[in-house]
Amino acid sequence: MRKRKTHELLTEVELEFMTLLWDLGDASVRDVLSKMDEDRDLAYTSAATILRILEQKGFVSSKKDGKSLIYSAILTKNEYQSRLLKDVSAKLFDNTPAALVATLVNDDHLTQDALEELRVLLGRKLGDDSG
Amino acid sequence: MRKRKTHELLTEVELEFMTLLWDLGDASVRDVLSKMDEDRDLAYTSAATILRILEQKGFVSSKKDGKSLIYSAILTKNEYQSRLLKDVSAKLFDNTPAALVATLVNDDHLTQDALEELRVLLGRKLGDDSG
DNA sequence: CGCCACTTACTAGTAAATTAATAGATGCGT
DNA sequence: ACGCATCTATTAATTTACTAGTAAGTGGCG
Repeated sequence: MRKRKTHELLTEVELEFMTLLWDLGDASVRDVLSKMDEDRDLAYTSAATILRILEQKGFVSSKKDGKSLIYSAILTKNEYQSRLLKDVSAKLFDNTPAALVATLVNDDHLTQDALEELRVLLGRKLGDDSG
Repeated sequence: MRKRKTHELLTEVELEFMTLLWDLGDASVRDVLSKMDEDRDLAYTSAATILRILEQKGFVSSKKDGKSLIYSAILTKNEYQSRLLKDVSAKLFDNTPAALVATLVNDDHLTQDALEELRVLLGRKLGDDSG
């Protein structure tokens, strides 16, 4: 028996849709489809199904507007970013976020400017944090 | 038609096994099973299947030793950490790793000590990076 | 050599994810 | 009010992930 899925993380396609919703704010199925890349070519009913599933899982809510449903995200992008990083940190970095950042900065993914930006950010955090 | 999976990222169970392999170094099916939690209770043949799949996907290699196969990781933990962070950064942080770190430090997941540690890390990186 | 415990290879079954078709409901324009 | 375009809901098909059973192979030891 597989263990029951908890639906705390988004699947690939769910993330795709949430990203569009985060940008759009309130949006109908049609709105979301319109915002997709030309080459995505997803059937209307498929998009509708994904959004309904997102609602079942509690990630979005909907309200009726005329004939159609208007969806909006319940889970904010920032909440989900935190949630995912927490998961990544736990699964791959021994629950040590500092190790995660270390991997990032030791990779070539960060420009000099980005590093400076981070130092500023850290300085601010270390400065005003009273704890 | 779904787009073909590229197998660049590990699935849940694959990551579980790779984590054990990264710790163990070379290991047989039996070795990996032994290192699992008591309550995991996975059949021997299941473990063998997972390892064979990991080999098919190119994440590990194997060599015969007597009757059994000894597996070892081809993909290093650090390589995979980088790969995953790159993916997360692309999918959720607009390819801006600094934004990722910002989310991390603005969360309450980091202790004061961890923040200090990061500052040191950044300082070193900003200091000795000749580029 | 021959047994046999153990190993790998193959097959299969269940669940979740993704996509879309079909069917049923409904609002808007005339 | 009626028709029809459009929407939602249900169902289904396909793929991947995960788990494990069965079968077939092999090495070591008496």
